[in-house]
Amino acid sequence: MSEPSQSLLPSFSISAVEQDTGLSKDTLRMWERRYRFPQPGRDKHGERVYPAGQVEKLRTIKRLMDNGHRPGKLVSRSIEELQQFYSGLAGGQSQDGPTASRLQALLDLIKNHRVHDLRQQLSQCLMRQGLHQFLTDTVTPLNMLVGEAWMSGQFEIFEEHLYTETLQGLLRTAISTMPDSGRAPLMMLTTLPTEQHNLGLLMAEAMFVMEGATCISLGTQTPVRDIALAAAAHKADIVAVSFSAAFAPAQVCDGLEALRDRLPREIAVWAGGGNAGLGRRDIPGVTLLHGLDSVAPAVTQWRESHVTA
Amino acid sequence: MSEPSQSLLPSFSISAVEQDTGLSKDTLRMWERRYRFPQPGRDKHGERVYPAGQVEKLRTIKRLMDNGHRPGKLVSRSIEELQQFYSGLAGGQSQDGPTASRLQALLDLIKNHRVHDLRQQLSQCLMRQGLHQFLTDTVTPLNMLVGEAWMSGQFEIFEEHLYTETLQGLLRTAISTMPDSGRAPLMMLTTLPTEQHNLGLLMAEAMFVMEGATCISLGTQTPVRDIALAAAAHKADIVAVSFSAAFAPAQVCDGLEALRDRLPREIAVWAGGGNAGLGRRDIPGVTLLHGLDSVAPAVTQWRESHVTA
DNA sequence: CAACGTTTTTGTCCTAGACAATAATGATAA
DNA sequence: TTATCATTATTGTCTAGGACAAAAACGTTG
Repeated sequence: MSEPSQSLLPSFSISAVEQDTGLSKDTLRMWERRYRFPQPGRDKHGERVYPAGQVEKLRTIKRLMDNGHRPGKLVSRSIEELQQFYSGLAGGQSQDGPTASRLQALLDLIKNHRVHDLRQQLSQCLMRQGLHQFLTDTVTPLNMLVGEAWMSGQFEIFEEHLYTETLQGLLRTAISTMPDSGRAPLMMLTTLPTEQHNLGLLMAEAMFVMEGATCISLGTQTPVRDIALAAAAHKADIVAVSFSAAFAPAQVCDGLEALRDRLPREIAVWAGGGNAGLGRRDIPGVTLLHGLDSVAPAVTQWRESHVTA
Repeated sequence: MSEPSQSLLPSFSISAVEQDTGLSKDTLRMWERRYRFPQPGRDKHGERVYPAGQVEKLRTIKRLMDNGHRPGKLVSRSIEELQQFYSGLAGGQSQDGPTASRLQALLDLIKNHRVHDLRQQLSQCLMRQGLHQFLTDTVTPLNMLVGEAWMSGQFEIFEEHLYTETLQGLLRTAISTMPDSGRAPLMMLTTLPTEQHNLGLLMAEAMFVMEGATCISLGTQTPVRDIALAAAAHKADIVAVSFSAAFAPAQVCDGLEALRDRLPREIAVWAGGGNAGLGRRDIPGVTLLHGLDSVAPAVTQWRESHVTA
């Protein structure tokens, strides 16, 4: 009762903020110097203490940066402005009609924490639409809506977690249901270190398996050296790497180049995902997949240029 | 041909080493100052360039630290000494007889990259032994053996990844096979931020589900605030948190205390996992689970003290 | 409208000092 | 011998401000 400020408005150390927002300590200190935001207090040892409100704003900014914005334009704005900024962005491609209401229904299930129903409804969607359409017409837009809902403060992080977990379970089940075709190409799927989002990878895997490719997933965060070793050990035809929006855009091209360097030329490198840094620089020998719909043509094309002699 | 040193012995920037080893930049610089190891070269801008060999040694040291060793005793030793150091550790509890040879067979499958056979063999083990025995007599010791094999240089990281992925798939399938009992306790499972190991969580979930508990997993890395929100939203009875060896031991107690503070008293907090920092300090209101075998008694005890009125 | 060069923006790295939290050690008492 | 406590050693993280290169944005010219 006597310390409402402590229990209602907890504060964060710089490392807690780093964990929470994904902004490095260096960046946080630099912004403070440059933009005068954030402006943390200090504890008795002179160490930064970030109030909850500023951390929230930082989270929001990070999310917008992940979508391609630059910090200089963001830091000075209020959190309300930022939230509008975002919904303006994603709202542009929202559709109406039955699709929208179906998605809204799913969104409501998440919001009301009806995990069991959510799983069942998603599963039903999957069955009705088939895996391909499910991924393109339900999962992809739903991902955006969930992200948007989070941005505008309607969703908590744990609700996003719950959604991700449910979907992962569903996709894994779906993938393991499809029999291993044993056909070419043999694909190796993973993400680079620091990229911990598995959902995009799973969606890609599902698409590849549906095209009759054989997939081996290394999970997330495999060092480049180990991707190369794994590809060699399994005689993979293609290495596919996924980059979510959260991955540092500047690192994307570096990583892909390093990977390309380490792999023999006969192994193809494919990259995809929602990261803003993907289209930036053209990397010779790396195929960019823009969205799930480009998976099927890519596999077909690969097969055509690799007819078994 | 002309630059063998570059392609055969790649070098790492400090942030690459941070990613690779899990040691922070601050720590790396501090060690250099204090112990004179590592001793990276410098590029033209005066920035640290770590040769591959030193990075390997750092990885090894980190692994030993995760098992409870202190850096001061490790850095001065050669990499060979360190490897022996480790196998001496885990080798102590290796068993002989049929169990050992069964595990060795599985280990060989991993080493030979027979992913498909590995999955099948593990699945067979699961069926033959039942989930409980599978977890305690196969998975747990196999985890240790895999870790040990990695330490002593017999395994590559990607082989560990492959093993983890396979096992995760298997466990998820097993868990989703068991029907939702809907019985109490309602458990919420997750890990704290920075803890990204999902395997321990899945193993725990499997155990809980077998005890007839209802489990909701938030996946890894949920901020304390969101764990509390999620627990409230779902009216959870118990929040269970897993700490792998890789989690910073010093943070374990802090995290658990913060969590305990945020949750109402009627929600229990359980913690488990292979982390060295778990037993250190006693936290009132937090139940420590030492190993998978303590799961069943804990659930039973919880039920006894929460008989439905 | 495209291509090029310039300016601004931005993140990461550097050094070196300070300090608190943890673990290990040794001393004392039961 | 074992338990408790105080002291010392170890160790990681924080701080400050300077430097700089890579990338994006901008403006100019062809």
